[in-house]
Amino acid sequence: MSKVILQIDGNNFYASCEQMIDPSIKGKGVIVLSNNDGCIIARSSEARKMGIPMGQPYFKLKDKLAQLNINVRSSNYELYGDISNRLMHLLRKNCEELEIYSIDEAFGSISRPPQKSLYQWGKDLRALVYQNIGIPISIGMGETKVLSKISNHLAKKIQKYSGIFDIGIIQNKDPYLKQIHINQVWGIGKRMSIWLKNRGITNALELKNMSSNQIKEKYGVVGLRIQYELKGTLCIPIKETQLDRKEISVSRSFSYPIDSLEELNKVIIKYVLMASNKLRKNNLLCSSITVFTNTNIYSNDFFKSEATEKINIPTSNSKIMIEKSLLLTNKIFKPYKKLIKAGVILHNIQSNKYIQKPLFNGLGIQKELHLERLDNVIDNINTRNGINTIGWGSSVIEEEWKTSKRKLSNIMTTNIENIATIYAI
DNA sequence: TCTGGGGTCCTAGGACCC
DNA sequence: TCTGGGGTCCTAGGACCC
Repeated sequence: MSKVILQIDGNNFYASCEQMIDPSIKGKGVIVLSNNDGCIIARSSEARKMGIPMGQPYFKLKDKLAQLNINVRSSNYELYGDISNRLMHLLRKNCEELEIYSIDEAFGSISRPPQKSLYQWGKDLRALVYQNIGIPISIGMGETKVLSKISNHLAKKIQKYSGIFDIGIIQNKDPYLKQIHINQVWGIGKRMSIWLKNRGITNALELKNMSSNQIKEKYGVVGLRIQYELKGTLCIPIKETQLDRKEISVSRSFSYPIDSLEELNKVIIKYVLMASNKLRKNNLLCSSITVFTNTNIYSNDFFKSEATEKINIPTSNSKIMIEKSLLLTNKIFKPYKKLIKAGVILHNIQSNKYIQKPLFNGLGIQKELHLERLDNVIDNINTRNGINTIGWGSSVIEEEWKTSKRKLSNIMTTNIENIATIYAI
């Protein structure tokens, strides 16, 4: 028995979720937009076949989409998150190991009986998921994560494999590796693929066979690991237990540019509240906070700025974090810059369970308890009545500020208000 | 007019120490 | 022309991922 690495993902996940809850768009062109309805982040296979590209700004394709009768949806992360949980739960029951890698993707492992293909096993799993969750998945299998990714790619690309491919059972993998373009290899991004192409490396096979020294010199262990994995040596293990999160961030693009410190402060307070709420929900504390902002990245005078402040006593308290973040906005703000995005990142995350409280933190125990209770009260009210019911000072955001989501679908799986009504006649 | 958001890992270089 | 050699820890920034 040998261990096979699995790579499983939901096909066109966001678009499939939308089709699943709305049968009227099944088998039709569907695209999903990023926050702010900015650009296209998912397409149904029908939309792809009609030539709709990924990652393109929505405004450029609006007319074409209408012409082709393609259904447009704003991203509905609450829905996708819920479907994802159900999917992962089912996968976990059917694999020996499982690592949840992203909202729509997991790595897993399973033992292979000598010389035996796992095609039928994959086929059964695929059917089970479709029956229970209503989402089509693809399954790639191989000796390593990089190879299983390639398998998954082939499973999608070549019709006759019908969503399942196992490169691990194939002795001479070279003809398959040759089909994989260099920037389709997992771990090879924009920069590395340019560097490789300049050296005549254009596909996975050529990368596998190139000089290891050359890779190591330029990209160190990171590059070397990818090459070893292509050769079939496992270097990137399955991580079953979710390691503790290292950072939490909240950032958004605005629906129109801002250029005053006052406005920047407003949004930052808003984002700090969202981030500190995430901390409290997960019983976490942070001890360092970064605030950043930038102008339009596509403009000629692109400007970005960021600053970080330490927090001496690890905290999840809104008031303390807001005070720190306002020091930071003062540092990063520059007049006459048309800012279109800002965000906060919390670092040095730790659990609040084993926190050693210093004897003298300058607050006093009564004051500290008071702040904690205040956060609890605000969290409770907002959970019950919607995220923006109560906020801090100037954090209440005017309507036109909000990122726009004009084409949002219902959340019938998590929100009772959205459950479909069935009338008996 | 309008181009996402949230993460991880690695490394180079500075600060500090003996 | 010369300026010690190493080790550790921290941080900013780059590159990548979905």
